[in-house]
Amino acid sequence: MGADGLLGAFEEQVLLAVIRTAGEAYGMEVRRELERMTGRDLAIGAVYATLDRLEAKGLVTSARPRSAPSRRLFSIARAGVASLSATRAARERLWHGVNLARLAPDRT
Amino acid sequence: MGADGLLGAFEEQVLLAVIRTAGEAYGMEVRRELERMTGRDLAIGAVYATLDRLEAKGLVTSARPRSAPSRRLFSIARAGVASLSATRAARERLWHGVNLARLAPDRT
DNA sequence: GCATGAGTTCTACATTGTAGAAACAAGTGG
DNA sequence: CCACTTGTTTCTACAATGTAGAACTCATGC
Repeated sequence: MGADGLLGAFEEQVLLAVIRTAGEAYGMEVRRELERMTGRDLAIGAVYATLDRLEAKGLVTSARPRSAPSRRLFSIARAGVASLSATRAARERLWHGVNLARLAPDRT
Repeated sequence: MGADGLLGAFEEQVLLAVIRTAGEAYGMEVRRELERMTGRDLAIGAVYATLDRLEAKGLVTSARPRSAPSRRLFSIARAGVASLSATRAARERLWHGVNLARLAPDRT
């Protein structure tokens, strides 16, 4: 997360995947969702590292269900929702008025 | 830029700022645009470092105008446009169906 | 009890993001 | 010509994020 409180690209993806899998958002499942949506396969370590960092910042929380104490179930925290929304807003400002189709790029 | 060819968060911002300032996109001006749009002040080194990395990957090009050979004018390359567009498309897939407003976040 | 599958933790490293100081160029008043 | 100022670029260093895969832990079925 930048000095400005906005999310990094992968952090944002992970957060969204946690939301999308709400209720069964444990590491492996988050990874599967990410792979489904992006079409690439990614190392499980990448997911957990990011999840841990997000938790350290208070953007997600994790708990071990009584029924399956060896698993860690993640859920989005208020701050996580706020952060996603700020990230999207900032980006929209930058994109506003940009039209890729109409662009005459350098011939390289 | 991730292993997948998508842009990092800051890379995307810089690329957009280059587009937005097309014609006078030298480092300082790109920084000013970024500061205008995001409201935070950022170190000039951050901008040049990123611009150099983008150039190394062929997403922008730079040239020194005859009239002002001490400046470096950046412009977006075809690959840069493609990369922006792929980045946006991937993100839209992840966001699709997510409604932050309707979200019942963890009470943390 | 041991193989298996699902999940998690750990370690290590590459790439990005951030910061500020140093160096350079051009113009300006003296 | 020189000191000075302003705008710009380059350099160096470091912190945070992104990436990878092996090791380990549990639960389950056999």
